[in-house]
Amino acid sequence: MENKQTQSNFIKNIVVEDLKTEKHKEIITRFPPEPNGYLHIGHAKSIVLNFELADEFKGKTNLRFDDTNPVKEDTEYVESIEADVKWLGFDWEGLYFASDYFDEMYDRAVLLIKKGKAYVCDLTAEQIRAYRGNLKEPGKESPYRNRSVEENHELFERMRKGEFEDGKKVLRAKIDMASPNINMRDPIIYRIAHATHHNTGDRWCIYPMYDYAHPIEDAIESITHSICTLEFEDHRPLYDWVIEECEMKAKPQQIEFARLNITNTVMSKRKLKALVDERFVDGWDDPRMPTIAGLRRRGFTPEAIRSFCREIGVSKSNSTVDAQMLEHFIREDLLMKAPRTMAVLRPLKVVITNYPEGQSELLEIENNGDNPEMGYRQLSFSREIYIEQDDFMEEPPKKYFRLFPGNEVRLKGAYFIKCNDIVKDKDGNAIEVHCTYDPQTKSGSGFTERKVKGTIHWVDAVSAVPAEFRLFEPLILDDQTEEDKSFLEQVNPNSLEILQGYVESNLKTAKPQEKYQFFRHGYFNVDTKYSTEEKPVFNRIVSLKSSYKAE
RNA sequence: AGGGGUGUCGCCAAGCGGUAAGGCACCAGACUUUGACUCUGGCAUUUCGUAGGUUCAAAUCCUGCCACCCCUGCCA
Repeated sequence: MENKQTQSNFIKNIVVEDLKTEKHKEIITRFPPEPNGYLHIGHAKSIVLNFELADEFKGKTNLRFDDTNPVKEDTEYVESIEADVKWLGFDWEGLYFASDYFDEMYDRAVLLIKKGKAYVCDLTAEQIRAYRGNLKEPGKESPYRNRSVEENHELFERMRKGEFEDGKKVLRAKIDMASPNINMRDPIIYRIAHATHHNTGDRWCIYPMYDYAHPIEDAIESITHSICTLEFEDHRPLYDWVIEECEMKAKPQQIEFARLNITNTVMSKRKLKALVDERFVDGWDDPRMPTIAGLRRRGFTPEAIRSFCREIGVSKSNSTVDAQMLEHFIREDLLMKAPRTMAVLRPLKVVITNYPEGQSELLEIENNGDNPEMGYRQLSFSREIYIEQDDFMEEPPKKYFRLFPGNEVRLKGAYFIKCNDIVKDKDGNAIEVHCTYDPQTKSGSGFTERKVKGTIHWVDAVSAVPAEFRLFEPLILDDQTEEDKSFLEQVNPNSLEILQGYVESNLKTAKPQEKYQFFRHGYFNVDTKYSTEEKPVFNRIVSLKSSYKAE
């Protein structure tokens, strides 16, 4: 069950206060991705935060594409982002593009020029960097800093008209080259880029920078609380400067929170791209990827992702959430929802020697023992079945409750069987186990004369459907201590294990994205990419917890 | 001449001067036709990075130190 309650956090406290003091009548938030890649679980944290915060206080949330840099962006990404946000279960109030506001941004830039708050600078990129100073020393003023309003206005207009090549001129805010905050040292607010924009085509050849564009976008949409990540804290004075100097009517407040980090995974777009490009994974939607598309293909549900995002909380401290937290929420969500069926991943044949040859019977078994509403299904049982290799040991350790010579176990939903004989190959490995069954122990018969310690799962050998199982381990072995360049060396070479086994005949028609619990194994999802009519492919979403310790 | 942040249980995280919530993980036991689930109990009381100070009372206020993160793109 999804718990929609969110705990207290500092942003919610701000909202509560702002509503109480009537600073705002209604709160409006936004989720503003740049359409230059796929969304991942870190974005989900932001999405859940923004949408649910507004929703809790009867406010609104916009989806806005922050598309101010045409060379990086593409409509392919706007489509996938829209789809992912919807899939996560959210409806936006308005769907906007930063590029919808290019005219107004241009006009506001002209206003800055007229106020003497912006100027056209001819310094090269290298010169600007040199003039900017560094962390310890103040910058130097550009020789172009004191051009007249008229000249600035004319040059900016000519920039817009396309009279200059990329990089020849920029528009800068005139603030303070000696500011201890480097973002305030006359930041560039417009650059020239003769590039085709996914939304505005070739209408513009100058594009606003994030620091200038974002506050204007927020103000135009009357965003009350503009939530972003920690690295923008230093930009807040500039954000406020733009709101003020551009004379925006609305005064949105920027609030920063910590990004999501998860153990044994990487979240940066650059690293995820490297995993795709270097073929460590089979695409952005590989089930091992932390992308929304990857999690979806793995079998995670929107409910589980939302619960996870709520439960990890929101704060300003850099933290790394244990991946087990995510696993917990998908187990919790699927517990009552997923039908519980049987699959044998590493088959070992069992012959029930006292069961008549050629005979078979149908057993009735519940689909989810904890959720009677899910009903029953028929399962065929016959003389030969497959069990898990792990469920048989010739010489078992202490406290091994499964099958071993002389021991009796229950076959889930069927009978007690007792191991009498082992057929081995020439290396001495068991390749077949011979058992006898006791007809009076049939499941549901009410038989109570003997108890058995273990119940194991199985599939009927004649009707079982061959299936492929894909088991995943974390993509990244250790959480990086060293910097970036060595991260590909930390990729887990064994993050994918492919097994060929069997599922019960009922799963012959399993459809992509259907989720099942395989008895005693875990939760699995039918893969959208590799499953075929003949052979289903199951991705293991997460294993079941286990308190069994060998030996 | 630097600036901006953060430090509360193994991992997240509440707490906003009145005497340390919750979740994950873990441990013990009960139950069990999943070694699952569920249930019960245990998991910060010389304790909130640290050293002082203020106060009847401090994780909360003040001061100093320490550690870690972010900032020198015509990216966002």
